[in-house]
Amino acid sequence: MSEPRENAQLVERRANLAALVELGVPAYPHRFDCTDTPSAIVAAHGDTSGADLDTAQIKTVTAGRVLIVRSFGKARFLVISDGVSRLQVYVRQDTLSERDFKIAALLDIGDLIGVDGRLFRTRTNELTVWAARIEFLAKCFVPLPEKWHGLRDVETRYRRRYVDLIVNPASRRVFEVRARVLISIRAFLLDRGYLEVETPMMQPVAGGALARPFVTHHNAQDMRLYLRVAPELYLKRLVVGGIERVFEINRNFRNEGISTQHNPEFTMLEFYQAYSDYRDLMTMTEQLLATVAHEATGGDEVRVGGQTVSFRPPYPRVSLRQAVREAVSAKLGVPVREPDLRNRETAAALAVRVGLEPGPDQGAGPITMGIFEALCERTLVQPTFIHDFPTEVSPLSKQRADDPDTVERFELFVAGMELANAFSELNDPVEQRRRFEAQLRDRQGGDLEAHQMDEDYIRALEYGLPPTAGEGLGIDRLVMVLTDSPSIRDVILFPLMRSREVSE
RNA sequence: GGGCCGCUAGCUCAGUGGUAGAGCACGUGACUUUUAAUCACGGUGUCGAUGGUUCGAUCCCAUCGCGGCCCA
Repeated sequence: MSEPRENAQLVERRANLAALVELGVPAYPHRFDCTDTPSAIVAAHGDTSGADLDTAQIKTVTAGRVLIVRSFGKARFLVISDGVSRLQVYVRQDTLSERDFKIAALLDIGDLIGVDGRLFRTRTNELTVWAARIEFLAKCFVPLPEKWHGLRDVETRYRRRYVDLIVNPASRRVFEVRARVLISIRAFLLDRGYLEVETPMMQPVAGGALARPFVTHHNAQDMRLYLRVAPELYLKRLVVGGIERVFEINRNFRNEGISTQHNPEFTMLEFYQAYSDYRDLMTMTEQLLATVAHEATGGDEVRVGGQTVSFRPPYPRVSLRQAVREAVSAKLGVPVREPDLRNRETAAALAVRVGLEPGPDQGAGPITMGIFEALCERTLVQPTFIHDFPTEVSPLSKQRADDPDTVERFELFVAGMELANAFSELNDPVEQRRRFEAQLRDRQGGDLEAHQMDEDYIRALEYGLPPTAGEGLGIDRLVMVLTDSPSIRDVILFPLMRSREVSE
């Protein structure tokens, strides 16, 4: 036990357990045979009338955590929960053994109990188990948060998620939606002939995304390893290997700042489809999100931050430079031409005019991206595809046949957040080497997020990668949208928190 | 990294330069169909930490810690 701070309630609860042991009740019994969970009982008999219950004489053996006690001296009502549903238990001195009534009298809120009894409805029509037997199952020594306000303090909710889950049903629901999202995505992809795989989380070269990696070390091999920032390069190796539809749902790690949209470890879906391009993936993404939203929440629309977001296809498709031109024009009141965004000097001048400070080494592509992030992102509430990105910021994407400065890439924005990133994969090993070398120059210039050289990946491309489209979709952010959660920490069970000294 | 805000009882929160309050929870008593049960009585605390100012600091100041929001 973690030595909770001494207080009157802790002392009281210890004494209550001691009193149970005094009665011969095991403090930590090993098992309890249930016939039904509270959820199953509520699901089966939530609508059964009291008269029908009395006629049927339904017996049940169930268990759960005591959340509420209302005592009347010689009788008491307990509310127990299995984490999902709450069920009332009625305890009467004259219908219980002396031992069991004493157990009931010694219970504290938070204790775990087993109940054997029959179902009935009280005068106030509450579905209730009339207890014929009570078993003590485990002690809760720490007082639970208030029954009315619950646990509000976000820090405690994240640090002690178990308490959050006990007292805040809304928190449980978020993680149920999250689980349904994953089930739905898997079903969607499996139905389309995809194979689910797992690729290395520890990589000698951290590639597949422009991001700073965590560094670790393998002792026996005396080898520097990185926690992956993306599975991308491994998944494309698998497409080379003939797995023409492949996906992975797993964690990525990025050694960057924490915010309401960023946790150092986060869950991504990545999928690759041979013989397809990024336009195919836009259509597929629309279908995927409409399906997932429906299966996870029951509808096509969700409320997010007071606004309604509709996942019904089709979603608008706007080119990146078009979006930036419109935003800059609107802000400055002057027309902006596409060539202005392709030229480093004119792009930098526009960036300065909208209040940004482009770095001396930044090219037109990164500057355009900077303007997009500053002016456009948060305005994209309804699902919107932003497509055709500058080649400079997309080292793994295939150029447009008619425009080598632009790659076939899109990002999907919903509720002001980037939810997905996809492109036609660059499969020319000579061009890929050139892109990596350009990234290396950025790296030498101090850009710690620039891509590293990956010789084996280039070799894989030399064996021949079919024309392929690939996409990454942020699961945490999708769940944020579907559950109207303002912070990524609300949808991650145990988000990263700074460690805290000693007891709290 | 910068700005602003928060940290007071187990929980949710008030509050004051003179060692602290409410509701819930908890304790004692009453109560055999209540449901934020009710009624009576009781008041639990390193006021995030450390320094400083002061006769006196939970309050004012500084530094630190943890968290939140916004910005980069």
